[in-house]
Amino acid sequence: MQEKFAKTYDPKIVEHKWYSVWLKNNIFEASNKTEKPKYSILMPPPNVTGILHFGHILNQTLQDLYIRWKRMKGYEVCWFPGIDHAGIATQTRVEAELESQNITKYDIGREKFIEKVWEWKEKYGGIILQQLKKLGVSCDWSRTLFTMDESASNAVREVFIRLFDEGLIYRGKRIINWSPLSQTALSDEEVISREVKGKLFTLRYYIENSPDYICVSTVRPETIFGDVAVAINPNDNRYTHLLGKNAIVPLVNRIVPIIADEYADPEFGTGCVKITPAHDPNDFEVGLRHSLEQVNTINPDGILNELTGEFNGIERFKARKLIVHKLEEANLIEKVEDYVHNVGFSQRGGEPIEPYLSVQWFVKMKPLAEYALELVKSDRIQFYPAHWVKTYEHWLTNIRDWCISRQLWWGHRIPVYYTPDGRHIAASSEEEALKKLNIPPDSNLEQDTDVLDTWFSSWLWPLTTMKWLYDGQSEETEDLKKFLPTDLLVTAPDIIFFWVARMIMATYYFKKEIPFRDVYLTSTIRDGLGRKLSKSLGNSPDPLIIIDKYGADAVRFSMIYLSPLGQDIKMDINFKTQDIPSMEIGRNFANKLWNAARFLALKQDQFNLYEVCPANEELALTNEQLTIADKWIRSRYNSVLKKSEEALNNYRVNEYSKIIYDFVWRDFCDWYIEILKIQTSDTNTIPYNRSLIKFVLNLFERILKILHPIMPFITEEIWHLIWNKDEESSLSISSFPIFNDWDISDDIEETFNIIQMIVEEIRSLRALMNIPPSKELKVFISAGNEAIEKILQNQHNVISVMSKSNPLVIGQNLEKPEKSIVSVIRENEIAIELNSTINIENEKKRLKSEIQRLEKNINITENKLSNEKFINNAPEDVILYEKEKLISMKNSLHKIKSNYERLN
RNA sequence: GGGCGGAUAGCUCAGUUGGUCAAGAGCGCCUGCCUUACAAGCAGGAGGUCGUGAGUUCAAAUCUCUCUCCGCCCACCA
Repeated sequence: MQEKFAKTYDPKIVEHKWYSVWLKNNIFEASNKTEKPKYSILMPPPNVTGILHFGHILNQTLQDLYIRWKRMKGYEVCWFPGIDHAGIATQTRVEAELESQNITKYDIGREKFIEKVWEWKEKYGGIILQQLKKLGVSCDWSRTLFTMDESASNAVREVFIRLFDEGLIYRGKRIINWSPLSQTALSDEEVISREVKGKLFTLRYYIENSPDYICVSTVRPETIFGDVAVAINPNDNRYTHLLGKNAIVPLVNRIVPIIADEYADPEFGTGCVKITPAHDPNDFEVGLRHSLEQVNTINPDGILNELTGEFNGIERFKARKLIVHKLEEANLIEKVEDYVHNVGFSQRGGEPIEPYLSVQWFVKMKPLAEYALELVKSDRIQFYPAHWVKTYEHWLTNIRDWCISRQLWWGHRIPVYYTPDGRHIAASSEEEALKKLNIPPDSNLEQDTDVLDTWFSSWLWPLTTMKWLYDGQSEETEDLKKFLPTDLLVTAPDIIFFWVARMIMATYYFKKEIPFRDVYLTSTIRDGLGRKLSKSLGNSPDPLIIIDKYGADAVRFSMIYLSPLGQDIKMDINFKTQDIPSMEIGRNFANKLWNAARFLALKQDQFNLYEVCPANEELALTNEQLTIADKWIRSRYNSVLKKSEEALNNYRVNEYSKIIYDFVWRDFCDWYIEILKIQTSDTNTIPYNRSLIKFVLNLFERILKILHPIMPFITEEIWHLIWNKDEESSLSISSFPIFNDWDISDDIEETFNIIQMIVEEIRSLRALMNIPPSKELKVFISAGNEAIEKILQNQHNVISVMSKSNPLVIGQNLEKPEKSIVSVIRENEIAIELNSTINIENEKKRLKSEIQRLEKNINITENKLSNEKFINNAPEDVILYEKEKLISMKNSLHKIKSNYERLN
């Protein structure tokens, strides 16, 4: 035994060993052919550029917890893993690598560049999936999908074509969010707005042929070169006389009309607003209403163009300063105020977005949003926690069209072909395009150069993982039939819009099916100061180091233990040492479990039960042979099992971990194992002892099973060590225990509680009197009634050993020794004989406070019970409980009082 | 401007439909222990007017409203 069970659990070797064994035995692979009911989860595909961070740890552990639990419950379980090609992130990465060799992507051209990206992907991409294995995730690796795989690409292309043909995808010239850094369009969701302290400049626009001027406010004076009008509100009497006249744009000296438009708010600023259709979404709308020219004065890289005269070639923010200076010189600035306003930033590049006028592809969202809204409102898809539904609804009811084209090279190329005469069509290939357009096969077509937004492949994830349209046409696959809809999606709330909502749309639109039933929105993990973990802040510990230090089981357990549904997690992290104290919860617990196993293995050796104890053997003892302690632990075990499954069913994972943690540590280890030592120490009852150990081993195996989904490695290791299992067997594919309701007994638990309270009281009194723990004491327990007396007698040995009471006298109305201290627990009187003299005053004080406590509570309870309304309204069991409590408290009070009087 | 979440022991937080909650855990702190698995442990202990004010109820940490303070999300006012 000794060599098998080290004194301290060391996870490193164990975890590595078991993961390879599991892989070797293919226990994670799912079949779409079985009759078994299925349980499926789609892994949110991490970016191909990604490395493991703590968000993944929580997210993946949650999924694995459910996957393993359901697998043990007999479902055909399939967890679909994959990786996302992550357009911008990956392209940026590879560009940077080329740049270090002084090569730009233009030097090598599109085709060659894409080759380079694939090379990079093969070499460095998807590291994260390897890292995930350290956590023990049990996904079906044979089904791993990369969003750029051929099967997925075929589906993406086909979806584009269908939506195009149905008019849900269109091309349009619009103001979109432009990232000057990545030089591509972005969707609204990829822009985060932040408050920025800036300046509000009020500029003078002179009226043509007049010495008068009007004042116009702007935060972006560098855009004046694109001004094509000045707008006033049609009802603003201050300015209506100017309608029909022209204004002169400062510096440019362009003559522009003064127009009337509701957009100008008389309450804001001067009431006059400059109109720059090419550089502001609102102005763009105004421009359309008034048929104004769109003058683009900024290049895609954020540098001012030739239309800005002397500022040509200057970067936008630098130009702003210079232009302000110039305006000042020309005395064209009325005033400058400090101004706080919102600016959009690129989610990925971090630089301020430029509203940019360009031709892009869009998806019409309204028709799709209607389904998506209804499916969640009607509870066909449920969110946990439910409050996210509001956020979801708000987004969908105010949805705008989705800009899906990206001016990148890495991604799914837009399957649209253009004829020289300006027509275009969506098709899966050039040949098909020619056919569709019905033009001669030798015509020259050009494919659109843009690629699709990464999320345009992600929103098909529920379908592409199951190989829908893998060849561009197959609507049905075995996986789709078996595993769609999936049962659970675990993801971070910040991608509800990006991903969750869109998957619901696509899956329902193309398959008339929901992608998943339940959506679990994970907690955000923060550092000790409440900041989000992020690379740039440097407050993100490396999960692999943490796993190495504490063990995967420990990290899994701790994370689950710390994550209440819908609440953020604050983790104290020591960045110097990479210590996370809260991980000790799991590590210590694993060690506790290990040592309990170690002890049981010892007993197994002692009674030579190693070979003769098949784990599944039925209960080894009859009901009559079981002591109250045995029945108590059995009752506790069953109610713990019942409660933990209830918790899991309601996605209260922290509750599940807490329930079982308390049970294993407090009930099983602190009490039951200690009692077991006592019960099996009698060498005259070997056969009974053997049976009892069998009983406990049987119970322990079930405990391991309940813990397996959250701590797969250590439970597997212990299970194999104790029962000498061969490598092909695994807890992962054993059956999850089923609770026995009839073994749950409140009566037994309450009665056993009294024994616990008595033991604790004796220990407490001992400490109070400064009696060394090693010293045995003479103790008298006068039971409150015959039934209790019988049980206490029965547990005489247990009480005696656990409280170091020897001799221990149990009876009713026992004579108390002259020198003793007394306490009453639920009508049971405990008297400890002392050799030394007793400090009478201290004793009186102690008893007095107990008397006062009881009197106060008796008073409260009496008031309650004499309240007619309480008697009439409260449920019967509550009343009964109060009545019994009152009697018990009164009896206890009586006894304490008489002891108090004895001291006088 | 709209929406959402939070405020419970020194710290981090549990507390399900109001009544077995006369409020719990872990860490930290104090006292004592290497008790035939575990010092990553064992036993005992100190520590809380459950953010404020009101209301509903026989009964409120739990439900309603007010206020205060934190955090997040959404929104085109130059």
